[in-house]
Amino acid sequence: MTQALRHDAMRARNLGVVLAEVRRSGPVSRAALAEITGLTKTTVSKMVGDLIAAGMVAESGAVRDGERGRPGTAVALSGGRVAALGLEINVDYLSACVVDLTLAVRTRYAQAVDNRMSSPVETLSHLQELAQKAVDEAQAQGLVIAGVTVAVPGPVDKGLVHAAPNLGWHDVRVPDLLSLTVEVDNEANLAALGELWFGSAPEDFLHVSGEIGIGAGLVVGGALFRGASGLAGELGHVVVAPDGPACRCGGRGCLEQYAGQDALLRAAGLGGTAGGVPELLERLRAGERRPLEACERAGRALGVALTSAVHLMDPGTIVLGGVFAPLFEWIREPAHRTMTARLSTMRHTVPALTVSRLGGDAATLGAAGRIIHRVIADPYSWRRFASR
Amino acid sequence: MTQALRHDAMRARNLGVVLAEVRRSGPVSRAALAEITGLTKTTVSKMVGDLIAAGMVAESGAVRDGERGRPGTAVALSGGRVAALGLEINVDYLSACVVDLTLAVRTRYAQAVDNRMSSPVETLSHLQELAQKAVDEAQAQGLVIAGVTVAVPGPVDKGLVHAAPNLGWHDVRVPDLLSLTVEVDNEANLAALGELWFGSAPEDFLHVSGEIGIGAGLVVGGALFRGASGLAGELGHVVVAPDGPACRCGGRGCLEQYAGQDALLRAAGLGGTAGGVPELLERLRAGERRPLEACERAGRALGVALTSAVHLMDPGTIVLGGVFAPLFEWIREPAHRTMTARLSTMRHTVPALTVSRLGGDAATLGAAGRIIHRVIADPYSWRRFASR
DNA sequence: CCGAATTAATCCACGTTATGGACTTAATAT
DNA sequence: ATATTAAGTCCATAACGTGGATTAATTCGG
Repeated sequence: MTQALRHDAMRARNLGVVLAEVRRSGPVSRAALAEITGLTKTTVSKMVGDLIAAGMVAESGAVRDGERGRPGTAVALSGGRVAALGLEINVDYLSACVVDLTLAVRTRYAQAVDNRMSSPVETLSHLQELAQKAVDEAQAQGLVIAGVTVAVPGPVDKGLVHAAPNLGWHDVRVPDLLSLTVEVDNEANLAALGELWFGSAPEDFLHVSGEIGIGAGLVVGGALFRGASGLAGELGHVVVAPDGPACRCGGRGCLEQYAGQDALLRAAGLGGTAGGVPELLERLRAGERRPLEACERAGRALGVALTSAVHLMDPGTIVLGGVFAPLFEWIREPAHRTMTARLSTMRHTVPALTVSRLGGDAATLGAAGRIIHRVIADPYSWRRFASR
Repeated sequence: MTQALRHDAMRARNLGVVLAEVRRSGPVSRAALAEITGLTKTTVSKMVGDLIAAGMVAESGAVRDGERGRPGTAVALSGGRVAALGLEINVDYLSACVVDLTLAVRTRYAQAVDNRMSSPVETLSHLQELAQKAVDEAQAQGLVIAGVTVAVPGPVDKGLVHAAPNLGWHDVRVPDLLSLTVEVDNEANLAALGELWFGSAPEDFLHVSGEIGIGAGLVVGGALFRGASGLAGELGHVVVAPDGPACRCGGRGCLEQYAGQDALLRAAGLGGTAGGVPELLERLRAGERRPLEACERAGRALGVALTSAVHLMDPGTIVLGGVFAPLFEWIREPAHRTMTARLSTMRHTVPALTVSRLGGDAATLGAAGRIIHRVIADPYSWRRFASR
């Protein structure tokens, strides 16, 4: 149900509108903010005052535009006070990063650990250490952490990780095992948001994160689409061929069986070897036939699955991340060719296929960015905002 | 950008919250409304007064609950004043219906016309006549039409129908050809909304409308998902078999080639005949082998496409409408079997497959319902609201 | 049958918030 | 120097919701 609004909610929302506009328009004068938001100069002035007191924005010198009339004093986001901590648990690494209000990365730690070998308790105690180091460093920089999000590779429902098959987790309550107040979300979702806020993605796109499994996060109008129960985006199990090879999901011919990391390495003749993706890349650069054919085949399958995804979800753009990022050069063409052949009659424009610039950091950044974006949209949500 | 809120917007929103709650909770006392919405009794009383003056709600006698204390006077939606007109253009018929604020259908006209034979101008002039009859009748009942929506079988962008292949339309500006202020939307989208408001569908579902083509509308949290450019839901062209029969969309093995009306009739051995779906039904009831096999095959293909849809969009339930409604008995089992086999390992629950109760009326009802729902959510949006 | 208790609805003084015009300040143009 | 222009602040006002007091209409208990 839509909530009733009282005066305080109106104020909170307008404050968020002003802060969001400060972020969007870089250094701006109060007068310009009033013009853009439709609020009066008086209101904007009061709000900017509060935001300065809260350390969220700062005056950044005069706007000398050469026009006549009194020059405005520009205000801009201040990264000096408010920050957020993003954490990520993945199959073979843990990472943490602190991001300030301007989305600048202040601290970043990553640690390679094989988390399949250890229990959730052990893994989370490792993560706790990493988080503590990051928090200490942030505090040394004078930052206050407004919130913490943990990214995990599997579907999440209110902090409960029901099953993360690649980690071997079942029914793990992440917040209960950390001595920090954290929120938990799915890695693929957060990677999509990371791409939105830190990458070069537009307002509408589908972010495909190819790892062992293949997940996808759809962003429409700057908001993540989660589906009815938060399980949307399982691109890896979209049907490519109904009678194809059996998949661990119980189906047949899922995309994962053609373009998942394991299937790809096997098709390239690197199934048993330990070289993994780096070796595959070497052999592709060397022009070996089998790896090239494997990528061609994976690209075509990806194109088929993406065709279905485009028909159903209509994303504006498609961003390939995870292992598809280094393989982009070899996968793009067959995938795009397949999509064009199947989509161009029905649509003016076939969604562009681009590559993520963020690589493996996307989810960690998205985890921290989520907190920052909430604080910007609703500054009062940060409990340490100036007592009123 | 999120809009700044002024006092009038706060009032508009709260008024909508109250009106929506009146709708949701049937006859309620003002005191109960205050409790539910979180607003004070004072505020609610003033708003209910305004809504009564506008003819949107009416007192419906005392609430005699047997408890002690003064009994409340219940208020409920009043269908006597505000209404909306829904229009639909389809391949072989036109229809119009007037729906009042309580979502009761006041007037309904349908006319069988083969619109493939006539130009957009002719078709729309027919529609205009039908609409006029409906408006006249509504006015005779004392109703005021708050808005009009036209449903068309094809993607729509701000009133412009770029291409409706089944009608033979290209770049038709529907509002320019009618002497009414109308909004235009896609038939599959409106059918999904019709199912939401007039059918028995829950808050989250995917509505599949099988006609010549196969469209789908996804509703999540009571809101329609449209994708980046409003083209989401093209279930008919989801890939079922990458090397299957060629489709008019340029692809191969699209769902439409297995479960579209034409493909289905052809597979049942009724390709050239004029009997259509009614004859197919007869033969199915008679237990003829070829039609039964055709449905089995179509159901399996539908199951494959829906599997992809569930993985990507995660709908809570799936509602089959259009020609799939009469065929439900024969299609449900193979479709459900296919989905269960492919989905049950990954999810606790496989979305239920249900049938629409609305049949062909869904889009017309959705078109009218859209206006009503907007008026309820924001009563001021109806320009004839009591001048303040 | 009557007063006490209880709940509904309204009334009124007040607090919060945004508004809009007047005022002050700081620059450019003449 | 003086006029003009625009930024930012000040102040009285209007819109709206709040919360306590008041009035109204019941049931309960004796």
